[in-house]
Amino acid sequence: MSQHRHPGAPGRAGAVPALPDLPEATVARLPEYLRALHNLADSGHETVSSEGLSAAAGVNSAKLRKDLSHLGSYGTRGVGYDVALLIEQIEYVLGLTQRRAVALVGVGNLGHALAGYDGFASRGFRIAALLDADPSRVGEEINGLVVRHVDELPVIAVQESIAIGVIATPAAAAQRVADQLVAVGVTSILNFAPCVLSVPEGVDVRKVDLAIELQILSFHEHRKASLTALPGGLAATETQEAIGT
Amino acid sequence: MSQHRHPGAPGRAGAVPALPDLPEATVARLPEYLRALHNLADSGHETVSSEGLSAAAGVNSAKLRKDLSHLGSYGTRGVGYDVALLIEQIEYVLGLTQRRAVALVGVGNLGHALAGYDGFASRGFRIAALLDADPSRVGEEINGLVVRHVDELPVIAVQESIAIGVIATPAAAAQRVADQLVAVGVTSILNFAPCVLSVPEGVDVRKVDLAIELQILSFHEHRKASLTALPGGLAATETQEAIGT
DNA sequence: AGGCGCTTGTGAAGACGTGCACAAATCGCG
DNA sequence: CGCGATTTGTGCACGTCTTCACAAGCGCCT
Repeated sequence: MSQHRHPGAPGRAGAVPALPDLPEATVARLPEYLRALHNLADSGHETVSSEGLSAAAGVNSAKLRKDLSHLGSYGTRGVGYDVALLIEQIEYVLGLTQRRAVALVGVGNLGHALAGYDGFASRGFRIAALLDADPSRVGEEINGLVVRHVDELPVIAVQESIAIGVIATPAAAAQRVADQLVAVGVTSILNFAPCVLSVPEGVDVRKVDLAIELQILSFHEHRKASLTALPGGLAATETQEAIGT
Repeated sequence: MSQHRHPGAPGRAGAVPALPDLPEATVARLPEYLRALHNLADSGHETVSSEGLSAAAGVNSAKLRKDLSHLGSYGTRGVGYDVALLIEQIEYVLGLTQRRAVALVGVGNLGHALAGYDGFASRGFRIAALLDADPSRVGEEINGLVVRHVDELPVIAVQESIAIGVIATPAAAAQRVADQLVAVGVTSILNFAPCVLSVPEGVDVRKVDLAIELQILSFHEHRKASLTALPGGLAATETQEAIGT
């Protein structure tokens, strides 16, 4: 149970495993499977069926099986999936076997919360630097880390080998920060600022906008309200259920 | 410019407008268009072409036109879209003409940040209640609101006519809170807890998991690294660019 | 009034994602 | 050893989303 040598490329020994290029939708679900698997492992399960795991992850079981099949079929027919092995596989594919260093830029309202969020550490990430452009915030200590000025980024990026940047600044500052991150070699950015970032090819940007999620919910509220208010309509018939990410 | 009577259903006067049921993907993009439009309005633009707006929103222009066409074509050929009119239309469709009351449950690390996030108010939402199950947190004042105990939810929900619930509790408490929200009639939930919520039909749940976003980025980092390390490979060819939500 | 350039709205085709339904494979038991 | 119960992995069909390409429409200029 401890000697797995990171499979993935059964053919070439020693060489780079050459990750299968998974469908984007599958990649987006893998972390959810991983979380569910950790829960199962903690409660003592050694194996789990696609039915069981899909329920824990909130998806269709056929979808789960297809997703897992993309990364190479580590299940046993008639039995299910080995929880520990599957965890290892998914963590490998997601690149979580190495603990990645994250730089968090913008220590305002949201930045504070992110800096203190323990979900990052527990999923294999290490907040290696807190940065801000505001001199009055530099020096503050949050969760054992001291806030440094964003202009120190070039030095810090090398020292800590920053792989991922998180932008939690106001929208007006976000593009400048993104440019600075790109300049020091960061190729993955998680953007919480409500704006579109322009980055060179090869840099991945993911955006999280809290207000957008609410607006989407608002639409469905509005729609549900207009349906139930319909005079001759079958009020409260089947509306949508849970929505995917 | 002030007398628009909320179109949407040209046929029936007075009746409920009967929202066109937009594709989910379109709904998810409307808030982004709306943000870009507000920016344009603030900088004095009266009209905007699909090309210009799509650039500001970070999408393909054809996609933008198709999205907008779904809600009824408010553009003028040869000219573009009237910014003010389009804002009004999108806000109507998203149900933002009424300021919706939001209850935020869980005033921990993340909850604090959400309570102070001004992006909610500026997009038409009002945080009407802060709730927590921990008695030691009850009574604390955050941003002008006093934290109350989650058991007061039934009363507060009626008083404030809560439409949307935001869960920012630990995973272990999330399902219980969701049940409580559903019990008082909330039909839209935004869940920040890393777990799957089970809700009755007709209740919409959207999930935001900060760690999942990082894991997706990690996958692409891993993939990019394995590509550039390939010996005979065309290193650093076209990788993906920005990724949609 | 007429023509020209610009922009929207949309048909059609292709890419992508989903879910059913079933064959293949494995285990346990008699 | 064979059989049945169980569960994976996947071919196929369907629906959704994206993108191209272009006709239809609009305003401006002469």
